[in-house]
Amino acid sequence: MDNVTIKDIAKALNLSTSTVSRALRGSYEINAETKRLVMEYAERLNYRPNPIALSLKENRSRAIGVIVPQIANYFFSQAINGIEAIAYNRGYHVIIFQTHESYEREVVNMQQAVSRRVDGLLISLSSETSDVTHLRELQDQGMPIVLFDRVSSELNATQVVADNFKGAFEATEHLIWSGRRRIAHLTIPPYMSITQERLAGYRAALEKHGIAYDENLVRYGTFGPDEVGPMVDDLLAQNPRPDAFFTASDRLAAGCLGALQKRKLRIPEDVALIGFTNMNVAELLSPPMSTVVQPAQEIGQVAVERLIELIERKQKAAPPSVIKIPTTLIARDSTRTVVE
Amino acid sequence: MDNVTIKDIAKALNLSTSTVSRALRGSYEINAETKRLVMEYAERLNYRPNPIALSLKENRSRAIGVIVPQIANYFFSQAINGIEAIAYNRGYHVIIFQTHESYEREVVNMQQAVSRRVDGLLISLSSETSDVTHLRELQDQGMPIVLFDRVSSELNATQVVADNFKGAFEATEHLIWSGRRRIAHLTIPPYMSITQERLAGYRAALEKHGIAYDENLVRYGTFGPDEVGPMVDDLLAQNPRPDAFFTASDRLAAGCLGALQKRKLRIPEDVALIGFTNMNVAELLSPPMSTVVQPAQEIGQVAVERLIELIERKQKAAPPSVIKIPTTLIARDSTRTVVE
DNA sequence: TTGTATGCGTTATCAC
DNA sequence: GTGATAACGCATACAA
Repeated sequence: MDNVTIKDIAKALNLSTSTVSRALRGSYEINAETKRLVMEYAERLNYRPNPIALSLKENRSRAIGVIVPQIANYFFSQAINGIEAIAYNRGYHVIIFQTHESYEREVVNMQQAVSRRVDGLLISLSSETSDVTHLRELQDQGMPIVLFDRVSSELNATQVVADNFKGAFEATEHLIWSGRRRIAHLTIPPYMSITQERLAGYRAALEKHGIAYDENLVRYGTFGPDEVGPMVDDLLAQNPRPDAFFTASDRLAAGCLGALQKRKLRIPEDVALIGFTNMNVAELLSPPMSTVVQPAQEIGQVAVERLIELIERKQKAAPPSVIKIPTTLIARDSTRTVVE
Repeated sequence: MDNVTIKDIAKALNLSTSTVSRALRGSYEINAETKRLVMEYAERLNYRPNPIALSLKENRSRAIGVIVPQIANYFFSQAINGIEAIAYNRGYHVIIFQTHESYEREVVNMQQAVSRRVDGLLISLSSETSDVTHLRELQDQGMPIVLFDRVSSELNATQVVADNFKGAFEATEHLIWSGRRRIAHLTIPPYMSITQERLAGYRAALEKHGIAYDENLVRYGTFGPDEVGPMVDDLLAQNPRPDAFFTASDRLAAGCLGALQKRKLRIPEDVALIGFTNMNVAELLSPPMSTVVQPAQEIGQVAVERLIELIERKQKAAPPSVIKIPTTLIARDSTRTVVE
């Protein structure tokens, strides 16, 4: 890799590096002929400014750190997709870190990102994280931070999330409209922000339609393997049996679907099923499961846009706004009559 | 972000920057007491060497470029997962580029990566790419390149792939052993390396068991939407009807599964189904579909290991080896008796 | 054992 | 208009 530098061009054209630099940047105070000469030669040699030298000079890396629980996950890979698209257009590159749902690794990743001199940080908290002191301290030192999806109100930062409340409300109401009354809710760990919002939406829909909230119908998963089957069994053992399931994640939806099929329950005739998933998973899981689709890509896009804004404005104290991106309900089960 | 530099430490301790630098690097020719002093102070101030300055000095970025068709895809997100884990341990960070299956974007991404001064490149070709001149030229200029999954024998580079031939052979033989004779093969565009290898494995298994190859049973997809249903219909219209489907990708497997279910065909009683997928998708898609699981993560790991080896050895001319990672067959349909 | 000077590639400042 | 110089943070050849 023999990289052309300004110095090479200067030598070849018998100019000084400053002249070449100015010519390349299109400075006004340069002779048109010289400028042309430099430009042409640079073009011919396929000159590209060295971003590392630039970073050193400008004291910024043009890199954005993205910390997520894991990449190999539809939601996050789509979010990263959105982040990547915007970031590249704005001249930033993206460095990805995975916490694997570990608080410790989240802290280490954060330090790594700082060591790498990222210009800003985009974070989706690990499920283990309840204390966000590490982030607050970093923020206090002037690092622009935007949270997305897995957020925390403990932090005075911009937060970009799906409209979990509304999505859960609509999902639950969809089930109610199709005649369901005993709606089970399979969800993720209770202390997470998104869990609470979805649970609130679920309860609000029940309440609106005069259905009593029954905590026995709610189960919390732990991201562990083989946990969904027993949860479903447990719920089905109740009398009366649940007539619908509302699941809060891809894995819970798939697990629940599998468990119900294994028990020879017809969907949606015996039990209705609706899941909080995202577009790709919705494609894979066949009807007749309905889905509330998360705007993963858009969440990523909006989050990175906000972050870049912060970085470039050097606003240290951002107004701690919460941006909610709407979800989309895709109904695939209209077996029973809709009861308004 | 007020970053501590060597200069700060030197000033505070009344030393020269070189002494501090040497002390931090643990040079032998330094007074033990001075060393201790510097170390302690650096620790206290949480000093971290600026990787950008280091990169400029050493003329290397410690960054690896990864070019993939898309991130939001189980195979690639898992591969990236594997890449990321190894790369970070070795002190490299990973910059991801997406081609979205476009040859043009692949070329642009490659140039971007070069502009970013990556130390090496990991590439999985876009489905549009047949000409690899752009990569050959880059390689000739000394850039270490390793191909993975979507490779090309036109390039004199290390290639890391799943053992597509063997996987396809085993999948087909699995179907034959369960009594199937008319095995349809739904696959991806014909000019891709992985397509050809899988097709060859399919044909070899048929041949071994004395079943004539029938090109009417093979269909090529294009990554487009809604294309699988018609393909399946077309195949089912044949007389005699196929009694098994072997699909070459996640999307084809899911599409095929959906299409068969829609047509009320029982799986595996009426039609058997086996897919070339990966672990995550296998989890989502319920039985009774069998799968040949791709070692996505391992492919990524091996590929990045080879690349780092190339980078650090500065071997320009690598022996163009092809590394095949074995697939795993997960049988979920043993309805019919196994016929050895 | 420690300090001085230089260079990596670039741009800003000041001179001419 | 153009050139010389310094600076970004670090490591190292050379001096002392």
